[in-house]
Amino acid sequence: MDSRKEQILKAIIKEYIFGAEPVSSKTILNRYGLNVSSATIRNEMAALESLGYIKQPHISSGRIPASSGYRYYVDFLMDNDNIVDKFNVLDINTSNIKNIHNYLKEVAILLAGLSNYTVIITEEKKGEDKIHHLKLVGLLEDKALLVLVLSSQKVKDYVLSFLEKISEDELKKLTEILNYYLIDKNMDGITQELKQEIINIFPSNPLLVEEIFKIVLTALYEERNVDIIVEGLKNIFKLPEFNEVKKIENFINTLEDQSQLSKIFDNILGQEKGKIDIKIGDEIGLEELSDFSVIATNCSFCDGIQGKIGIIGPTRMFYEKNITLLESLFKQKEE
Amino acid sequence: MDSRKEQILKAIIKEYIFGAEPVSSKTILNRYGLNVSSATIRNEMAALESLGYIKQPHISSGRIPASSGYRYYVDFLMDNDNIVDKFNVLDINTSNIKNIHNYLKEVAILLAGLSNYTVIITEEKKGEDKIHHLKLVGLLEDKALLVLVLSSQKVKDYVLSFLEKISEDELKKLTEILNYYLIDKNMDGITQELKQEIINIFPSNPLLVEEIFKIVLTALYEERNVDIIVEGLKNIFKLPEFNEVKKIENFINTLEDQSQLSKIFDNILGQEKGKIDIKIGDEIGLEELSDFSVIATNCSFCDGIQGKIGIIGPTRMFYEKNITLLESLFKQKEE
DNA sequence: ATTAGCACTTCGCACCTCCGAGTGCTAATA
DNA sequence: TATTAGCACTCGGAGGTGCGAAGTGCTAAT
Repeated sequence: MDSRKEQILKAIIKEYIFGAEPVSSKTILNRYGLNVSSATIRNEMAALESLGYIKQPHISSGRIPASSGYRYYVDFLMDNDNIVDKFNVLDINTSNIKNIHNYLKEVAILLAGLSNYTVIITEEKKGEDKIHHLKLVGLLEDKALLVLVLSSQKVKDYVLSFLEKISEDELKKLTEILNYYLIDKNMDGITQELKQEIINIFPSNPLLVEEIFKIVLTALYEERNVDIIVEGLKNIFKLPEFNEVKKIENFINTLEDQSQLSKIFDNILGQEKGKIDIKIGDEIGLEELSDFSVIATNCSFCDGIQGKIGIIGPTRMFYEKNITLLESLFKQKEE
Repeated sequence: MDSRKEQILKAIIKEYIFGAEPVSSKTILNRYGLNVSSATIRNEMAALESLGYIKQPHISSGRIPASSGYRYYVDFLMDNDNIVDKFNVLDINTSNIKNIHNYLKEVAILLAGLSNYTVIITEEKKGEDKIHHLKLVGLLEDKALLVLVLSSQKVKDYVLSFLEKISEDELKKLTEILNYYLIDKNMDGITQELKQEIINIFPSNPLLVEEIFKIVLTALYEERNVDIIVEGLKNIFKLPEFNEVKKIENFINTLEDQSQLSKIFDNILGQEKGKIDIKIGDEIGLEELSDFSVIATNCSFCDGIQGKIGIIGPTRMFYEKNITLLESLFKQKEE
């Protein structure tokens, strides 16, 4: 990727984000001052296509960005221009705020209005559940069952697969270690430090410990008292590329399905607050949302209520603007 | 409306509810055993059209029901067949019920699934606001200002118009009476009986008292802590007549606008619980929803939480089934 | 390495035609 | 007088055609 290719890729993405139409070599020539001819740009575009960054909807049409093109853009090319009007918590309509739920709804409505995309906020009241105890049971030589008993008497089990074989003895030892450290821990207690400590004590299979921690965290997470707020569904109708009922249906279906929705936030589960996560297209992990991108972050509200805020828009979303939006929201909350 | 016209109207509505396509004279002839020819049916259809019960999308097409046709059907022709699987509260997925809000969400999801339409539930926590005092101020000879001060220090004012003139003295007298009876009353205190009592004491203008009561009730109502749950948006995509993005957009836009939504329940505000209200097309009072009907009822949940449940579907909705659905929900709640 | 020029491809719009479905009307019938 | 058979008429929608605009890839020249 020489500088000229990057310039052209950036031009294509900016144009496409703005106009939602395939970008031609001529457009780039006219609007971006590269001192080369359209034929040269075409050659570079062919190169960018074979690199996988852009694609053609059909032969003899202009180019549109591919997912990896957006990823390259977000990682390397994006300007951090702060043109965006700073998000202002004061703009919230305070007249119907009577509790945290109402407040979050107003935040969602405001963010949806500012971003022009759809906003998802999860409201998570601290779950009371803790690990009561857990057990690892060997199944086959490369599989084991993780049985998890929670304080609420719920029992959950998960099948673990190992890359390498593990002996019964080792499983027993790991069970003991895990119980020693995890019993009576709630979600807040399952920290990265704790994980590291256990890996130090049980160094023979760090990947397995990683996996178990992820499962335990998810299990406790599921027992939290979660409400999901979705606002700005209507904004999808402003996007010219979603001009077919089928596409809208797909979007609404997915956003009405709570179990699917929470997957959007998989990446940031347990991550530090204020860190912005960007998932592009397939990175979301939901086939139905492969035309969308998500910008999300963890957030803590008052009274021990935590949550996640996500902005979901088309892959050709205004990344800079919406990252800035979420960042400035976070900064104001911290103050 | 002789019996044969009613039979034909009923046939047209049943067919259209089922198939969403204009109904022809031949269809009626084939599927409903009227011992007349299609020509006769056509004559009757022309008559029904001039009565306003049905209409033609275009000349030389079959007939579709008009709003007043549905109204006639609901009022006079509908079979109260209880084919519907009885609504069963036990079908609710209890695993994520941790509070009343979650419970209502599950009820909404279940109802949306059973009805195949969109379900709206309002969750109204008792507002603490009471009438602090009120005042009537004469403006012009047929207008006055009603100033309402609530315990929360909120001040609201409304312009009243009278059919007949009212003197300053009478306004003063009414203000005194209203203050005597309404001060320190919360929403529950504003009863029909109280209204009747005041009308008895101040018999010169019952309509005015009615209007003031409505305003007072609405004012306190607005101060309640309301949350609105909407589930089953996706069901709109199952309706063949909503096959255009514009129509879907219109629907979603309206249902995402909380201030519009509450109008759906205007009719049943303060009505007895369990009574089913049916609004067809324009009767909803929202231009955007003129292609929809609403079946709604008041409901009380636990802990003094009240609410309203509404099923919103196309005007060609399965009225019988959904009325039964709501009724059986109510019966089970009462038990 | 770059570029001018050109042949080629595809999309999408506008237009046309044709067929099926359904009506309203007229004249005949019970 | 109420009903009906028959027929001309209308409309929507599916399917086919033609054409221009937009844009590319390739070749040959610089």
